[in-house]
Amino acid sequence: MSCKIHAESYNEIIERNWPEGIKKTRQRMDIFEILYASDLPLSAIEIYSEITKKHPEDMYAISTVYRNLLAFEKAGVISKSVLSTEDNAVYELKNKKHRHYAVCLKCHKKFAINACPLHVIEDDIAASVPGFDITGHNLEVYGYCKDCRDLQS
Amino acid sequence: MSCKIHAESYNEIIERNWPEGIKKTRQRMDIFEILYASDLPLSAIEIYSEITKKHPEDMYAISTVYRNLLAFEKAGVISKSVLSTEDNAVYELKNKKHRHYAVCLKCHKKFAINACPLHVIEDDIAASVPGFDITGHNLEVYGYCKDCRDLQS
DNA sequence: TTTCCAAATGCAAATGAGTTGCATTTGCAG
DNA sequence: CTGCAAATGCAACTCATTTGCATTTGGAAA
Repeated sequence: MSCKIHAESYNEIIERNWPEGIKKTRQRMDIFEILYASDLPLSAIEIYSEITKKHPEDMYAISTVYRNLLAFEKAGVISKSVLSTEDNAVYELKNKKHRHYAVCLKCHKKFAINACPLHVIEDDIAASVPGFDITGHNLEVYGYCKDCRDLQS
Repeated sequence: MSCKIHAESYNEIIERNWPEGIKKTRQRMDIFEILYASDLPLSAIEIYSEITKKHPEDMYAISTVYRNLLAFEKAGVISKSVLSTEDNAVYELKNKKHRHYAVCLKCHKKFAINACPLHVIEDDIAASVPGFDITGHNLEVYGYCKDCRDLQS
């Protein structure tokens, strides 16, 4: 019935990707699954509403989501970023391919882009900020997507 | 007494740089002056406390600062960005040289860097997000500055 | 200069993301 | 199976930012 290629369950995915030293709880596994399944970075509140949608019967606290996102971040498996078009932080698994996004100022849709300017940055920082140890970066490109641009007067 | 080169007053600076279509009020001129004089992007609250320090006798509302920062942003003369290490937005004049910063995750100090990866981004967006009209970008590099790195165990 | 009104301001209350203290529950090592 | 440190739910809190409304003010028009 089921295709073997897609037969890997969430349990198996979690088993193979779970970060060291993080206790497995139902809540954490749910957050991990949702981030794993998402193409785009999600906010704590988006994650929370996904969870409550999936498990309407169970109790969940939004504070648990925040605490666990912080725990995952400290464990080094997710990254947090804040877009200036939004008033909240978004999170994504580092495990997945590193991406940047172009954000539409009008409809706030995000479009993945392929370029990563890390090498440009690295060289310059080595020269202009001696001794700085780069651990990460965020890039946010903003403007107007095709649809919204066409709608403008 | 005063050196001619530095004799240009804030009034003259404002006169020459004031954005079109923005009514000149004491509050707006104060915000503009402070952003003009600052090397680093400032938060609304930093701007507010600068103003009240400069003019302890006058009344100011923090909401006015927010409203005017928004007005300047809409007028296209300032840019807003949010660093994921901070819980507030920061603002800077666009007029001044466009810069990016390396932010220390420990002491939160900002170091200006010279590189700007705009060309890398532009080419890629043209290819991967057809029709997207880029109007701006933010880049945030994070890690540990020399001092904080040396202090680590 | 004086008049006038839309726009700007001060203020106080509201909003909303994120945090925290505490009593209860639970993963998991022994 | 047991015990306890760690994780959770909950409710109250913090703090940046926004908003409604009455009052003030910049600057265009007279």
